[in-house]
Amino acid sequence: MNSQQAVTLLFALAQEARLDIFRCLVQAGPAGLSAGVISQTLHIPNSTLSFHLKELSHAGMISAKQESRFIYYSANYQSMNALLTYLTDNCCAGQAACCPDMQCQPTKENE
Amino acid sequence: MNSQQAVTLLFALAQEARLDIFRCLVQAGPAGLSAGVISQTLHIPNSTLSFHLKELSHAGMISAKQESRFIYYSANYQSMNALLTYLTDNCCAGQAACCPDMQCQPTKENE
DNA sequence: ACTATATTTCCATAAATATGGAAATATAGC
DNA sequence: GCTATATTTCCATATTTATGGAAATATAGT
Repeated sequence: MNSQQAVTLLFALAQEARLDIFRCLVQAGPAGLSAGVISQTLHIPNSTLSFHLKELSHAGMISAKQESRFIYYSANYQSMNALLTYLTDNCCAGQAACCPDMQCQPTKENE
Repeated sequence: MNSQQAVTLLFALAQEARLDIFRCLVQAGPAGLSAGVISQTLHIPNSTLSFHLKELSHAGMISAKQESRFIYYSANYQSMNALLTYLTDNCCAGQAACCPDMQCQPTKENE
């Protein structure tokens, strides 16, 4: 994970519709949701939704899985964790005192 | 912290120059850096830097403190932690199993 | 092949962001 | 007040991003 990759992920989430979509998928769990369901849930027109899904997908924040006529989108937890790890790793230049309110302790390596 | 606030913070970081600036400040610590030093370090013209500093500042990711002729900018760790907390709080809808690689355990409330 | 449904692409347009030189505005020392 | 330095604002321009209707494409059941 470098600065550019982080920007890509941050940018993907830095838009109301996309953050809503992503959180929707996060809550839906690994099974994901079809584009149609997302469209109905968030009241986003198909073309607009498709645009944002592509953005999220291209950034690697979500994954798509075709199943019959439906395409199920699901959150890419790994990317999210990598982003958190990246931001956290560089937090306070390693001085824990700067981050009194949060202690992130990865249980596994996630490079 | 709501969706809009999160978008504001994410957007502030979702730009190469701004992410670089922010990380620069994070590593510099609470004392911060003057605009001139940042400009020289990252090779960003004054006007461009000023634009990005304003963006970061307006979003609440950094703080400014005038000291004689210099203005020292420093990272706002609280905002960063709040953002991480927000993203983490809603991760996997509370099911830890979705986030095997990261366990964020805030030691204090940070609402 | 035909039909129905799901999703994406096309396209034009609108809106927001980014850039950096030049001028303006602080601030402080003399 | 003058000068030097630090930083910001102004401004025009370039670039990117967002929007959604209509048409195109894909998939599956009959």
